[in-house]
Amino acid sequence: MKYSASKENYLKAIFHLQNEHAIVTTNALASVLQTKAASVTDMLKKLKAEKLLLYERYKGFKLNNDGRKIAIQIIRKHRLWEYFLVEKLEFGWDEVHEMAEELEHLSSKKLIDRLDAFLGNPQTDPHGDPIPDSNGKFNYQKQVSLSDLPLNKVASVSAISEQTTGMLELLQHKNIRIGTRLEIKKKFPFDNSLELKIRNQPPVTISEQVAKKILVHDN
Amino acid sequence: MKYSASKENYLKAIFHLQNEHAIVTTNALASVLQTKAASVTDMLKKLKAEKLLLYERYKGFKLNNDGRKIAIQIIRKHRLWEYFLVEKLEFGWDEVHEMAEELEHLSSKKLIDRLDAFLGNPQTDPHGDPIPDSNGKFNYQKQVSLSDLPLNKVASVSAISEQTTGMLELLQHKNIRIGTRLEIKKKFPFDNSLELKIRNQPPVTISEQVAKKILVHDN
DNA sequence: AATTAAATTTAGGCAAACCTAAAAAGTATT
DNA sequence: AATACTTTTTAGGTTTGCCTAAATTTAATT
Repeated sequence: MKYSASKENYLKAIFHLQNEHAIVTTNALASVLQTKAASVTDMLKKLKAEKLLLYERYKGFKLNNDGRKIAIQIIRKHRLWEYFLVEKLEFGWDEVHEMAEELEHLSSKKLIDRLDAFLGNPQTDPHGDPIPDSNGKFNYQKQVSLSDLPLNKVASVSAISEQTTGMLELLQHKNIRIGTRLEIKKKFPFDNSLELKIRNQPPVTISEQVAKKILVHDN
Repeated sequence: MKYSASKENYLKAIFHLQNEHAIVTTNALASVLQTKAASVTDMLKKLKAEKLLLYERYKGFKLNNDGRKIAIQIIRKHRLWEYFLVEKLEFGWDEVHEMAEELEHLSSKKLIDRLDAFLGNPQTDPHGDPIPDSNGKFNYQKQVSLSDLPLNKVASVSAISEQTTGMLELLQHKNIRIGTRLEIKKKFPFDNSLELKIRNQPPVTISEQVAKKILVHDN
């Protein structure tokens, strides 16, 4: 029940690719893992032998149930540690990824469950991505772009889909972050800019470009 | 400046052995690392090549300054993570070692310094062992066995040198743990048992065997 | 001092995870 | 359908860290 960091990285990468593209190719996987196609083929054979994925040479591959389960646990670890780094150790959300890449390979399940409890069972990581629970269930709340939110409907910021420094700076200045509850008070059709109301704060205006990159969910 | 987990384990093990025994042997090292003497010889050559220790075949070996520095940083990480696991995640001090063995190999220095601050710069880990600071300085308080403490002198428990389940249970029952302030009220020469006074508690008696395993320091 | 015993090192191998270069299979193009 | 191009796989190597078995060096004993 213990896999090498390398295998875990393969499983995680395949999982993510599968969820974004219908077909996952050897080259695509090599590219995200910063390795060579030949190395990927090697590993695919090993993962197949360990019954973590379905694979036929030249015909593609995909995770089976066991592989998916493991991938999800790694993602859980990654996101919980990111949350810890940001909320407890006061790192910026843009500097935690690398550290979480190491932390996600720690083997103790008990440790991660205790960490989860210590953090208060957070639902999303600092980037707004959902954190699966101990059983691997994602608590998906469907996200809408802020630019599609109806007028006067309260919603919470759940993710920022473009995480550049410029975007971050802008949001910080306007006091918008993951979890911020807000509602749209006015839409200006001229440039599609929005006037927002955030609790206990004066109204702020944001441009269409920014609104499109902010994802929100009900409640 | 980045070493494999395996190399780090060698450095750490050599460091500990050096501090306890004047000479460190290949076999002793193999034994604590649960590996074979031949493997140790292999690694000694590599560590010598990387200028982390002095080594001449058949003539013994010891860490040089660079090797010692790295070993101390690993020990720092190990002990800070142990502290975190016990104080924040509420593990027992007897169950954290294995987890800390993994955590100590995380590479980010910034992470460990932030953790240190988050924990309030603790001076000792849950077993009472000193935690070196960011520069590798140990804040040693000289320890004395409780059996050597003079009568009526207040001291704090700083470490337990034998951490068996039986010992733990006994100490827990008598309300003695790391940090407990106590003084010896009476020594019985017949069996060298001691009567202790702990603040706000009725006196307790402990045997010579137990007293020898409890280390204390001034203040 | 010679022999025996113990500790250490060398020699030769193995598995994991990577690599390059070449071959094979699949896909496109004319 | 034949040729060309792209993708994937195989073949054969490398490094790290481990192993066993045999050789060498040092230490102990007679």
